Amino acid sequence: MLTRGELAKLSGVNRETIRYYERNGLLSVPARSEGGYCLFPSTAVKRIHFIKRAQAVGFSLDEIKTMLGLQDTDDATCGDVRALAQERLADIERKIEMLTAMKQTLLDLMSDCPGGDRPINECTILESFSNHESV
Amino acid sequence: MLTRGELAKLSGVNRETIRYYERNGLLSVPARSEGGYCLFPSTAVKRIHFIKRAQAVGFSLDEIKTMLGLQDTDDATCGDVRALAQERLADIERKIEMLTAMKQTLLDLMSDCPGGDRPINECTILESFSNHESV
DNA sequence: CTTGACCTTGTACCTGAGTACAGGGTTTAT
DNA sequence: ATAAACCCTGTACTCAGGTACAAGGTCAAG
Repeated sequence: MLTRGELAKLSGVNRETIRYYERNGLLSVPARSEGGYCLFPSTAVKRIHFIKRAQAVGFSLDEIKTMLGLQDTDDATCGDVRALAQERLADIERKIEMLTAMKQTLLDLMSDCPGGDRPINECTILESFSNHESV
Repeated sequence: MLTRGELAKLSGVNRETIRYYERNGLLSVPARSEGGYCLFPSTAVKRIHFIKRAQAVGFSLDEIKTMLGLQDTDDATCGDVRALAQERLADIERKIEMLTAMKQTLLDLMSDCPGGDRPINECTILESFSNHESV
């Protein structure tokens, strides 16, 4: 069994982050020692690593909580998990599309403006934002 | 000239959002009517649209402020604008790369797991969140 | 000249994902 | 037996990007 500080050290997150995860139901309520210290099972380290890896591919803590819940649900299926992943994927693809469009816009703007020491009022990039509010 | 409410309506954002943009230097300090009402130039609508478009692809308000701020800099040259655009372009490309990596990770996970009605304890997606050492 | 719709300012609140203390209790080492 | 090092709870704060009032001022219509 691990204290909160030990768990924090072993899992590589802040002690307060662990409290935060507890508050938000991502870690189950820990056992207590005589003196009132939290005692986490050593498997909690794995659980936190799970959380961190899922975050790294774009899942929110809420979604991660759902996935952790699925793990404890006997009638949950791979399809349920797959559906969550599919949503994340669609989200990521949408973002990539938007960024690609913005990139093209910037490239177009840049190819129109030769740059160099031309004064700013001749800049075709700023012209395209064409906005003459002062100061 | 537009009041704050008119600007809000025309640009499709909340009146309070306009105040927020003002406070944070994304809109220049508005003129005032006799009675103390803000008077925005009608070009402010365009400016807000630009802010919203840039936000939509992941630019922060700080980044947007820098972009918009160029036009208020008297000694700036086209080269300066171009350099900034180049930075934003690099930013966008980095973001696209990160998202593409996330996407690939998700695709890999999903192709390993057939989904369907397989029980959750056989799910290779969850397994992979639980088992890898890094990320 | 009053009503209602609009405007002003300041301040407080919201989400997400944490982080930072304060003020107190416990455990361990010397 | 006492100090250091840890732990507890509760609350408040961070950042971004807003949103929501309240208390009061202004403007136009009837």
